[in-house]
Amino acid sequence: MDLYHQLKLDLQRGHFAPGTPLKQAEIAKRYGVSRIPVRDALARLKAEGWLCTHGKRGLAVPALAPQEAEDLYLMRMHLEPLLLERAAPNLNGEIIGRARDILDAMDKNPVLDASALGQHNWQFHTTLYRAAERPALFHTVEQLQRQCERYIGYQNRTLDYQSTSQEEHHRLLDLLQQGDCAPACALLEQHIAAAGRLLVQHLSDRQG
Amino acid sequence: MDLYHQLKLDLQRGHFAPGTPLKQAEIAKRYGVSRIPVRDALARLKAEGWLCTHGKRGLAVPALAPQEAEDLYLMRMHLEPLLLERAAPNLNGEIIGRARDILDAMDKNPVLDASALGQHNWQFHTTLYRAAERPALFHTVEQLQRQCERYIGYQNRTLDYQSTSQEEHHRLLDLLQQGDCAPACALLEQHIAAAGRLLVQHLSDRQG
DNA sequence: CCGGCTAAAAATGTATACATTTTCAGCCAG
DNA sequence: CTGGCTGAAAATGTATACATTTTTAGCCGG
Repeated sequence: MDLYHQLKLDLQRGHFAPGTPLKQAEIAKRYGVSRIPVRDALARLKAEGWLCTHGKRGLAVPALAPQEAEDLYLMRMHLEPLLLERAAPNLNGEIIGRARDILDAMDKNPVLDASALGQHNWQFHTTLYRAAERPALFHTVEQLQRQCERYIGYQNRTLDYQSTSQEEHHRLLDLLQQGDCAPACALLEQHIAAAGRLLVQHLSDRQG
Repeated sequence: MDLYHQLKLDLQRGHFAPGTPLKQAEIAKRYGVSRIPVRDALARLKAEGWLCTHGKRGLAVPALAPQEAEDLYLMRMHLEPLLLERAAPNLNGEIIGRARDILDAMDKNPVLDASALGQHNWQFHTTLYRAAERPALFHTVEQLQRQCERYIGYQNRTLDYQSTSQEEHHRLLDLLQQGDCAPACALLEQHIAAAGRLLVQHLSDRQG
């Protein structure tokens, strides 16, 4: 695993205090590499929203802003249905099958940790989205998801939300299999909206 | 002006043939710097869609894909009204005034080249959007705009479209000044849709 | 005691040098 | 002649060394 992923993991775990500037030399020493790869990794993480420039004081971890999470989900809510709408005509049995396999894996493994669950969840969505063959749309949506990861973090979603979410996944797949594109897109929009509401609520609870 | 901007200019002007891999050493020599800043600039340009990885053959200029432009405008069409909707309540006289100044500058200088016109145009929009104080939304919208720049390039928009566009800008500002948020957002959506249609048509004409 | 200036220290940006990976021309076996 | 191997060449990744910028601690004048 390369430096970028290691740093991202440490950021997810809150290893760096928000607001305090990150020093290249310090990180380089900690991971036993020179500053060049550190610069590369930091630049990428900045582009993905994990870091921000604090004036000219270098890069720092931005504090969690519930409103940012709200906006990220707002955007996903509007964009992902567009992607699904374009994917729907291309969804053949094989793709639907792969998506269903992912759902089954989630259903059957009750002990998946939050991180693995999140990965599977996103893989389910991308399996469908990829079929749209719309690189630009896909890329933007993926980037929004990456930014959301910062907020999802390692928090444990409530179990009952997880089961609600899974139900929606299955319903979505059923609708798509039947070719009911519009209802599927509407469901997806609600699905994302619900996830966003829950996340923002969690964040507010934790902060308030 | 730093390397990033120089490279972007050269990319806009089609200085590098699409598909052929860009070599760090070559660029470094051409601009008289070492490879390190070249790497930084290339990484950033890649993140913004100006370059893409061609397998393991390094970075290359992606060919223009009219569908990508279509998708970019589709997304902007859905996102920018959200931003304007949130900006509307915060639009005071000063901001409206600044926006109107930009429009006036565009109206009064008939000899602005396409590049300057595009810059002013975008500045007008961001003047309004910034008032929303929604960094995440703003950032994504800005990024989409940056990706669009690749397609707008240096093409001369027809003069009659330019005047139509300006009319819409003025109408938009009037609506906002009167506090008619919803009609303003609807107009913005149409404004972007029209720009997108025209651009895609131009691209198709050039290619077909 | 406070605010601004100065110089040292620290951090980042850049160049050069080296290591590793990838590409490709040329050759050999089939 | 074709297809795959091999080694040289080239390109990228990384480390070290140097340059430039930024920060900050300390001092001086008010």
